This record gives sequence, structure tokens and C-alpha cells, in this order.
Amino acid sequence: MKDCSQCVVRNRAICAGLQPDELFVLGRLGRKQIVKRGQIVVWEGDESLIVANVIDGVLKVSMSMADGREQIVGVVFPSDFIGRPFGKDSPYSVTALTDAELCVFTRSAFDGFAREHPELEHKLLRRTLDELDRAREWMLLLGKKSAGERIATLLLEMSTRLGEQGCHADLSDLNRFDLPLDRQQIGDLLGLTIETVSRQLTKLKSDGLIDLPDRKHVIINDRMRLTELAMAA
Amino acid sequence: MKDCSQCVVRNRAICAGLQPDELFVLGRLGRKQIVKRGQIVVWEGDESLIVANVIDGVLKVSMSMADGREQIVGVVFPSDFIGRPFGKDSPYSVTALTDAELCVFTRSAFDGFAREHPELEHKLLRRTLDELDRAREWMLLLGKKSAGERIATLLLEMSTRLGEQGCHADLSDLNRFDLPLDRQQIGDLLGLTIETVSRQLTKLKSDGLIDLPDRKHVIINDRMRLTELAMAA
DNA sequence: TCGATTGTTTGATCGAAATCAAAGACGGCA
DNA sequence: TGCCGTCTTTGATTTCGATCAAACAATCGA
Repeated sequence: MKDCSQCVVRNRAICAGLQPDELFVLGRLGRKQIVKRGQIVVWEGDESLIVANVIDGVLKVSMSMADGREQIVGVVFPSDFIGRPFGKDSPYSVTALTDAELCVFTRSAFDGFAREHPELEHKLLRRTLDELDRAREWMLLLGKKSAGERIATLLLEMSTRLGEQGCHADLSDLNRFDLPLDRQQIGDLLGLTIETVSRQLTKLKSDGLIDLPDRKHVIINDRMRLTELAMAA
Repeated sequence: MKDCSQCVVRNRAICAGLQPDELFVLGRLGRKQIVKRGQIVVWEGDESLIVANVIDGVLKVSMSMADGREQIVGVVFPSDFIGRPFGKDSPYSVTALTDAELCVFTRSAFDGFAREHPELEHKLLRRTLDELDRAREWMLLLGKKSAGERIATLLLEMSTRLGEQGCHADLSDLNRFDLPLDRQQIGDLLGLTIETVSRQLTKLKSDGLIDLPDRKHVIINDRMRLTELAMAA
């Protein structure tokens, strides 16, 4: 890594808050890596060799069964952390959903550095606690919500997660975004089939809650009704 | 807390590894609390006021929707940690499934102590990473597994989690245990109804994979076939 | 610009689990 | 010991989403 002080996720990633000299040492351990859409960065079941900060792009975290059924268990955005520190194997795969840019560390080097820098471990702990909250929220969705509720929840979640990225002075943009997932991936995230995803999206559109100008682009017209739907209020 | 050095979860809880003087300080911050089966320890949506180590008993972590649908998002055993540190509100409830004994801290006191003791935060981080792995494994179950696969997975998971508790020289006991959950709670954990849970358990019994001498007691007769079922091998 | 490939929508049918309903078994307590 | 309330099992029916099938739309390379 050339110069962490210039990093676009400098103030949001877990390295934020490190002293300049610490940041320099960490920078020497990491290297920037470009990955193409579809590329697998971490393999489920393999030894956990690397961890990384996401600089740009969106990636999925997924687990699968012997017969190929796959569940997406996390979606990762710029400034988020990926990989499984402090563990022998990675229980999940990480795959780029868009072209992406990562700041990659060998796990052993990262683990060592982290153990010597409590501030970094603290940041990682907070992030992991947040990720656990999100995973549990998703368990509620997968265990109890109907197809319509799941789609509504996804759209709102994507709106906010993507919105956290740009620092909008203007929040109106929250209602327009591009889904980084295709229909199959939405299904794998929501525990639904591609057909059900398509039908539910079409229904939301014909009910006027959203518009779908093209495959990826979503416009939320009625955030309130969408929220009611998502929470079954 | 009188004396942490006598604590039954001394070597397994996150306080393990602290120096005697540190343990003394932490001990002054905590107090032992007995809770009865069914008692709610943490309320979903409320300010996160307390965290605790589980000394004895089993508790559930759950989230619910406005209309009452409930999903159990975690089951907690002795030496596990409960509550949401470093966060304003608790996004989930914690309820005792059996009579239980806790070592309770106010969240603010715990947060403060943790920030000053990197070794404790490191233990908590590892535990949170493990819990996240488990949550994601459960997302795969909720999103993709059939009712039969879910029940098989649950029985094996309970067998190992409960087995980690006692330090069995004799491992044969792993195949006999008491479920700390009733049928409704099993349903809330697996995303199934009580009737489906009952039918699937009856099926496993009539197929000879398990025995059910009474409501709570489970005997695993054929762990291998049960494992195949759980993983759809 | 065309044609092939991939991704999406729409329609028809099926099936696993939910729901509705009732009987049965257990456990606690007088 | 016997009764009552709760939990569990079993049976009948329905439903939501899966599966099967085909048309349609978008994207890309030649």
C-alpha cells in the first residue's frame, strides 16, 4: 500500500483512528488488489489466508450446501471488512458482485498487528457486533417474513446501505439506486426463487410503490408504504 | 460478586486470562443474579443497560415483529456472554429457557472496563466472531433447508453445544440430552410451526434415527444418518 | 445490424409446510 | 389419586412459494 493517508475509506474503515506511524506500519503489510465482478476472493472451507478492507465495490458473503444450494449471508460495501480473522478456516466464500478494489492483508500479519493495537481490535469488535445484529435481523426475515415483506425489507436495506456510502448533502437520492445484485442473487439473499423475486418486484411496481426503469435501477416512490410492508405494521 | 476465582465458568468465560488484580476489579463491578425460567433479562428495543456472563442455565436471544411473530436468533449456554456492549439499544430480547444464574454488569461499567483491558476485548471479539459464524450457518438453514434437514441440524447442534458444557471423559453421553426448548420454541428457532416440528420429530423416531422417551429427552441412535440428513449429503 | 447468449418476466401446475381442528398425553397440584 | 390446564400429536384442508415451461428483453460480440 503506497499511502494510507490518501485512502478514500481512510475515515470509515477500521484503520481510522490509528496514529500516523501505526498507519505506516499497517500500510506496509497491506497491498491494493483489483478484483473483477464474479471473482472469488475467499473460498468457503479453505484455510483463512487473507483479510481485507473494501475500498470500492460490493461483494457477497455466501455459504452453500453439498448439493449446491447457496445462501448469501452478507453483503459488503466500501469501508467494510472482509475475511475471518483469528480462525483457521473461513466458513464462507466472498465473491465480488461488482468490480472492486481491496486492501488485502495476510491473515497472520493482520492478526499479529491487531493483537498489538487494541484500538484496531476495538474498531473490529464494534463492526463485528454490528454485523451480528444485521445477521440476526436477517434471520428474522428468513424465518418469519413473507415474500412481499422480504423484498420490501431488501429494498429499504439496500437504500440505506448504499446511501451511507456517498455523503449526500441531498438525501433525496436515497430513493434512487442501482441494485448490485441480479435476480438470482436477490433470491439467494432472501431465501426465495428467482421467479418469486420477479413477481414480487412486478407487484410493487404495479402497486406504484416503486419504479424499475431497468434491470438494476430502483426508484422508491412511497417509502412509507414500503416500510409498513417490510415491518408488517 | 464475591470471588471470581471460585467461579464455575472461570476458565471458559471471557474473564478467563485476566490477572488476579484485574479479576478482582471486574468482580467488584458484577453481581450474581438468579433468574427463573421464562424471565426476560433484556428487552428488545430498550436501552442496553446490562450485559452478563451466563454461569448456569440456558437462555434464548429473540427478535420479533409488530404483529407478534418471533424468531429465536441465538441460544446461550454457560460461559457465554449476553447483551449488547457498545450500543445504545438492544435489538433483541434475552429470556431464560431454564432457571439460570448470571454474572451481571451494567453496560457502562463493562464497556469502560473492557476498553481498558485489551485482553478482555480480544476474548469478546473472538466470541462475537464465533457467534457471527453460527448466525450465518443458521441463515443457511432458514433460507435453504427443508423441515427435515432443519430438525436434524438442530438435534446435532444441541448435542454438541450441550456437550461442550460438561467435560465428558465419556463422550457416549453426547447422544443423550434434554432439549431446553419446548416445541413452540423449536419452531421459533427453525422457522417452522409447532405441528411441523412435531411431525418431523415423529418421523425421525419412526425411522429409528432417534428416540424420544419423553417431551424433552432426546436419544440419537444413528448420528451418521442424522448428519447426512442435516447436510443433504 | 444481426444473431446468440444470458437474464427476466409471465403462466400453469405442484407440493411442502401452514393453518384449522380435535384428540391425546403429560405434569402439577389439591 | 384424580382432575385440570398445558403441551403435544395427529388428521384434514388450504395456501404460498417452488417447480416446470415458455415467451420476452437486454446485452454483447461478430
